[in-house]
Amino acid sequence: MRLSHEQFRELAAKHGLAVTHQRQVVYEAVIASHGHHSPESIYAAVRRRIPSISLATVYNNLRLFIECGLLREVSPHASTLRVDGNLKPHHHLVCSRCKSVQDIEGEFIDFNRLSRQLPDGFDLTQPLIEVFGLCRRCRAKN
Amino acid sequence: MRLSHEQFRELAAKHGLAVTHQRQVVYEAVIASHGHHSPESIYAAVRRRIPSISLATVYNNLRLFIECGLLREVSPHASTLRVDGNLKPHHHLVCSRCKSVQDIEGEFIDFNRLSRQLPDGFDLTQPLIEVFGLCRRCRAKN
DNA sequence: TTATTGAACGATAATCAGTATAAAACGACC
DNA sequence: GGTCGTTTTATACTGATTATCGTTCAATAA
Repeated sequence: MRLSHEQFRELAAKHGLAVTHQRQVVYEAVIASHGHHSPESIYAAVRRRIPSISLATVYNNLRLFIECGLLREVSPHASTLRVDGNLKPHHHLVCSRCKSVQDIEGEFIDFNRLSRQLPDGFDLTQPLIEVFGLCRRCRAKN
Repeated sequence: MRLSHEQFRELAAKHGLAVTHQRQVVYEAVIASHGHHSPESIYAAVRRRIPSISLATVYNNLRLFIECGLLREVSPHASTLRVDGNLKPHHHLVCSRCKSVQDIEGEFIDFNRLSRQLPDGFDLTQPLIEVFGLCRRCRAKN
């Protein structure tokens, strides 16, 4: 883990984050194993190295890392369920920051190429694509 | 709302759902106005017609409708936050049912076409695409 | 039309993820 | 060593969703 150690120090410096032991261990826990981790699973991993760490610290630092761009949030999700009665084919444009959703139309997916990349057995019969970015309002907030 | 009235009876029959007054009103509330609705906002709308309805009934029926395919869930989201330490450009393949996430590579997006459809000011500098479908395991479960 | 029965509803308690708060610990700087 | 701002910790709290359970209703058959 020497690599991520150094890597984290650099990233932290770049973003003006203090380098604390907890922060470093949380970061390393996330990138040590590839995949998509929940706060609970990260907490479990970090506790093997810092048994006294608090779950709140894990949450605090994950949020911080996401804000700084050290980590990405998978499927940025609003705090509440959203349903859509529009069953016609369409896609969504989601703001990663404020989680607002707009409909978007158009044929911008190359399904031939996509299906070549699909793992065996994945079923795309009613494809729904969500494209994440920053909406105008959040972009203006810098 | 006569149209959605009949439409709902048909859909319900097709999916073996009992037609209750509550169910009908919840369904109509969702499709009456386009957009992406939260359970709370649907609850508020439905209460104007059935003041005694329970929030649990709204939740129950929304879940039922999503399972039957009468409605779509926007950004199908795991119940918990997921973070990703992989900052290299890649996209995600998400199972709408079990919410599992796999990485997927490849140039299957036509960014020229996509950007023509983008509303003014939407910022796509680090585009992340999520493609929803059914993973093999969930598909096998029928 | 009525009787029966399993499904749906309503009220509310429980759960679970995530956040807020405040006190204690840390660490950089003087 | 003392001071001050930041971070961590413990824990209380919030808000969304689900579970429970007694009551009511819709579908079906007589």
